[in-house]
Amino acid sequence: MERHDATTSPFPPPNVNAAACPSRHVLEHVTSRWGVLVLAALCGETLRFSALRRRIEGVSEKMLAQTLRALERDGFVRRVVHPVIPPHVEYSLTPTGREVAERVSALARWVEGHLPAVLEAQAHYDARAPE
Amino acid sequence: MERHDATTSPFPPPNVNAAACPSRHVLEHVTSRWGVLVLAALCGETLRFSALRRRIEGVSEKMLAQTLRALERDGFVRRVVHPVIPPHVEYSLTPTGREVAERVSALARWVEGHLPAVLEAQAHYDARAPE
DNA sequence: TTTTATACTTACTTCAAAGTGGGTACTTAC
DNA sequence: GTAAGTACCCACTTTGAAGTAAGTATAAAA
Repeated sequence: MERHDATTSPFPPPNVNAAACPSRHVLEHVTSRWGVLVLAALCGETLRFSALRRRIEGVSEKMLAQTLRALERDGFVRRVVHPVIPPHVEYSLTPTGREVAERVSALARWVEGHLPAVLEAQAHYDARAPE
Repeated sequence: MERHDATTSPFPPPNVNAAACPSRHVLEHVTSRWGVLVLAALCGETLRFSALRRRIEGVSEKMLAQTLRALERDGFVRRVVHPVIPPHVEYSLTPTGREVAERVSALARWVEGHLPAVLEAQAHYDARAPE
């Protein structure tokens, strides 16, 4: 009745609070500066590289490519290349990717929806703790 | 019947895809390397500074203090100082903080729970795209 | 014919995030 | 009397994340 059977799994259960646990790295990919925005953008929509670039204001080509590669490696993003000229590459979410993306974009939408309250809290904090 | 009334609100609605939108910064606090772990740790539990430090393996005192200050400023974390010696400071979530933290820790738990699948995807990716 | 668009990669640079080590002020335990 | 725990702050250094600019090959549009 163990929650984690040491006979079948000799490793400790994944724990993001453990510095060496690979789950922490995966979480970092997902919550990275551009990773969050890429996942949220692909949530429910297939997009091409340049469409993603236009949608996410401020990403450089380098960072977008790098972010997409990490998410593809983690199995969250599917990359489909149409061998035509000019190049045509489509990015979409895998089933697991959709699960993460839904949570990530729920977070993003929550933040957008509650911005006024946060801004007010910031102003209040700054008012009583100057400089 | 506008979704966003230009008469009463002269500003565009918050959008994390806009580089200059403050919501992007707030999202970055929340999804920052240590911000995620602090919010997840405080989800459902009040903790002291040093308890947090012990729980989140690898945080330096500097980064923990800095992360907590940012989250407090955003109105997500409540800081209660008991003026005794040695110092006793408790950190907990505000009502809004709890809402964010629930989403953040849901994400963290999802990643922990699906680590094996991600690791497998990584191995598969690395196998067909060497070096 | 020059420009634009596509989807990148590579090399180089910059800058902010993060780590390191010190100090503080006081108390309790050893 | 020495060490450890508490909750930090400050200055300095390091590292890695990110920005910049260029190159690639091709075709269609202007």
